Amino acid sequence: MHIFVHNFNRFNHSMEQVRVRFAPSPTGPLHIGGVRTALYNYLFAKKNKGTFILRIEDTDQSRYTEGAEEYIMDSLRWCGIIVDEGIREGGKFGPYRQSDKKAAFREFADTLINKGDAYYAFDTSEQLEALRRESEKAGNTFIYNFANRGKLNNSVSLKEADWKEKIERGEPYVIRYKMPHNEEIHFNDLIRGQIVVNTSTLDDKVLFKSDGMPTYHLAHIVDDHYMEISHVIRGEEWLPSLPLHLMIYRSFGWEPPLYAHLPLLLKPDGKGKLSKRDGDTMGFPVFPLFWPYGETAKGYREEGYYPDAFVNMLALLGWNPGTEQEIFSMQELIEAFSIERVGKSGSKFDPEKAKWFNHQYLQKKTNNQLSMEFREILRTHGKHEDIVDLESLIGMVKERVSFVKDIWAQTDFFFKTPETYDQEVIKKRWKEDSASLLLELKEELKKIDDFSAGSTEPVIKAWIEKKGYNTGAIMTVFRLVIVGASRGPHMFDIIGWIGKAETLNRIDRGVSIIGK
RNA sequence: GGUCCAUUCGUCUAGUGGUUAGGACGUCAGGUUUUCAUCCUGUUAACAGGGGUUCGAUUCCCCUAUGGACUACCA
Repeated sequence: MHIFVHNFNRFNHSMEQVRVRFAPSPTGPLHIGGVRTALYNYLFAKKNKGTFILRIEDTDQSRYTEGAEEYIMDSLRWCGIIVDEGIREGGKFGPYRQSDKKAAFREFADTLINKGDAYYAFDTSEQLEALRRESEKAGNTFIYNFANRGKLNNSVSLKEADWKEKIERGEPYVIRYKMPHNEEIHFNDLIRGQIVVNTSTLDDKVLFKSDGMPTYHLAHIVDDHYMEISHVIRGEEWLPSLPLHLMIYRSFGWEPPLYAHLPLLLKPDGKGKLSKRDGDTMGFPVFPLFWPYGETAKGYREEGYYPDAFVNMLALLGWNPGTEQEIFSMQELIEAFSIERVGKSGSKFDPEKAKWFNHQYLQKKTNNQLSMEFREILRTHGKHEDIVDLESLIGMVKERVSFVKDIWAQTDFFFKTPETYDQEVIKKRWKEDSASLLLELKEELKKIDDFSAGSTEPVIKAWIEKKGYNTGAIMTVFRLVIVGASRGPHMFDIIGWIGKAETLNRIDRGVSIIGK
């Protein structure tokens, strides 16, 4: 048996320029697992003063989705992940879209054939499908490799004249990698360490499809090599095919990059990896941005998440700095990031914690910033307020909310006189003398011209004390007629904001409706 | 079925051959707020199981279990 030890400690790698790529396939919106992969690549690149490349892997024409490329680029931009080389940015290693150089890939497939490391195969998908089913029925696993290739319809089993004639006739074929028999491949993953696989368990993967396009396995290797990628950081779903990739590198005689396979993001119910199909079924978005095509899906941006909060949350999902710091700016993430501190096991994520992150970031915004954002929401309710007024309002409720859109639910009563009054509160707190007390309070308020809290509060408190009234009894019913319920910020702040006329009006209205 | 990977509180995780196994989110309780929310304080809860190795294993090794990925002319 041959033992192939992939030389994973290339001496000069640390000296080389770090170049990493995020290479999604434009089959739809990018889900948060993909965003996280992009983020880790970006953090790793910037930490090492390297280059972050965006490459579009669109070798499957049947799954190509209009708008997906734009969506991917827009998502990264929203997240603050800056692409150094890519379709929009250009670069010396283009084209950055694989379909733009499909002819070139064919030459590499031919190179492998000429070396004897690949061969033509004429079996149809249907034939192979049938063979697989048959084997399964017999309790075996059908593998297209050394065990079977001699019996199948390909340039290994056929006479040269025969398979050449097939090709000349124009019979469709694929090009398969000729996986050797019984070799141990030793390789290293930056996150998982040493792994050993025997080539006999691997199959002769298709490298080049009958439609003239390479498969992922061929295309990404050629591109990674010519783009001088130093580190491949990708999802764990690729780990099983890494031995194949290393074998292809060996066949070409190229030095492979270093690999790090990231643990997967799991569905919150613990059943399988998160997928694009999970769109709206999880109770939280799985996409960064709204996806407007076909089956639409909501995004974190539209849900009101701040990109830096979203990125912070995602960064900590599967990686940690080893300290107790949890809030990181992008710059801090870059400085703190290291591949070694990426975890090994998949993680489900907690929507509650995501909300908490946004809460933290929202608290750091100024009242002015929040006012501008909230003003947009107010417009949808037909309200047009002055920014200055909104700033003081925001100041009252800011720390109660995690999202700007939640501010309305906290402040609706500032903008409209209550139409209903909480029955529970009436039952519990509305006493025989409540109406008369409120009317008395109204008379006291009438005397005050400056309605700011600093002005009204001491006067009213003094009045309550002088009269010997119960503060709680008065303030609760006062709140009831002003707010309509038992909630909200300080009463004196509220009436200061809505003003004297509205305050007096609400007392009258409340007393007349609740009665007695 | 086969191959590979993984397994610390409900969740994200720290950590070590000898620790009261730490933090965060959540939960619950108390305090503050005369309300609600926030906030503060406290509480809760974990090394999957079984064998080794060892004076001693959560930590190292093996097995089992469980979970996951892959097993397409998709990436």
